[in-house]
Amino acid sequence: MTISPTDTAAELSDALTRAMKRIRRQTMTRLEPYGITPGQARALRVLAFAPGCESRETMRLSQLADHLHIAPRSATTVVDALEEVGLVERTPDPADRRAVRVVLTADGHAALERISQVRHEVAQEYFAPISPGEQEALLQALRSAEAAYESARCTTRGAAH
Amino acid sequence: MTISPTDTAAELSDALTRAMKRIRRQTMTRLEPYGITPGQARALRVLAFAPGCESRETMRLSQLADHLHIAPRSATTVVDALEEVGLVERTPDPADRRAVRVVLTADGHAALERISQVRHEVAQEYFAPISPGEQEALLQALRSAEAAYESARCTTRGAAH
DNA sequence: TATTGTTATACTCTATAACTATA
DNA sequence: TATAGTTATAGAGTATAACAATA
Repeated sequence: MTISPTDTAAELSDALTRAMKRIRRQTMTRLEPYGITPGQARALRVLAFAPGCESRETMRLSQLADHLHIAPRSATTVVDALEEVGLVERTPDPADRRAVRVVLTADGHAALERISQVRHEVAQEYFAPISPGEQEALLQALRSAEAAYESARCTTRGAAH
Repeated sequence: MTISPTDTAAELSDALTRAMKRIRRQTMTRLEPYGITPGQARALRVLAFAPGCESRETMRLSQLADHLHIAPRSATTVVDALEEVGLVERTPDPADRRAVRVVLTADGHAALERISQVRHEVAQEYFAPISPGEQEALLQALRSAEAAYESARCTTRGAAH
């Protein structure tokens, strides 16, 4: 399944892809009993923990879309689903009557608890064969690649994520 | 965006996810001019390089589905698309008249060349900030996690990937 | 009766474009 | 005129169920 046995970088992206898929699938399976999809989980986490957000646990729909790297229209769909099961609420923005603020409900908080536990469990299990020191090193390495990618993206003005 | 600043494993899966998405998106963008989607690229690569395949570059549709971890019905869709642009062909299986063998065409080979080049380029660029030694270490670590996951999956007989 | 691949259908996640109501 | 979010619509990529031909 690999083109050249000596192409470490390409193999690395393969390995990354497989790891991600397996972790995602495990997470999905364990979140299913709670009726939470991975996309919804991501949105809840963004809502709770996104940086540079003045008021905690509330955010404009457009900001949510930005943080999730999806189109505003797609954010509408995500918020619709979350609102339907009562994990978030849409409230009017006092400062701008066109805008919608998305707010985490009490149920949303409870869901977030379960999500973070499942995330922790799955990751812990998957990366158990890697020593904590190695895990740290891995994380640092990925972050340096990320940082380089992001700065390149800013200078190039390429809009892709 | 992270629940606890000390949860290295969970942060690792986040970092992995972001890296994967960016690499996938870059690959998609660069493959687009050739009219090849990531899913098609994956299928072509499986067809060419899947292990334990007696005859090279040909495989049953059901085997392809297995290797891609998708349902047989979904493999039909993928093969339809590839056949439409002439990258693979459906041929009857001499041993079983119900079965269909999927064969790589000359154009399929050419596409594979471009795919491997793009994959190499994108991975090379993304992981450039990580030293070759670190890249090797990363790969080894991910492989050990993978191996553990796979052996656990076999003993548990859980069918998820 | 069991298996291979297909037809029919549907769901999730994403997108663009046009529209409404504000600004 | 520009912006925030929605309605309408579409396209990947995946799934299940029922069916045809063959084993």
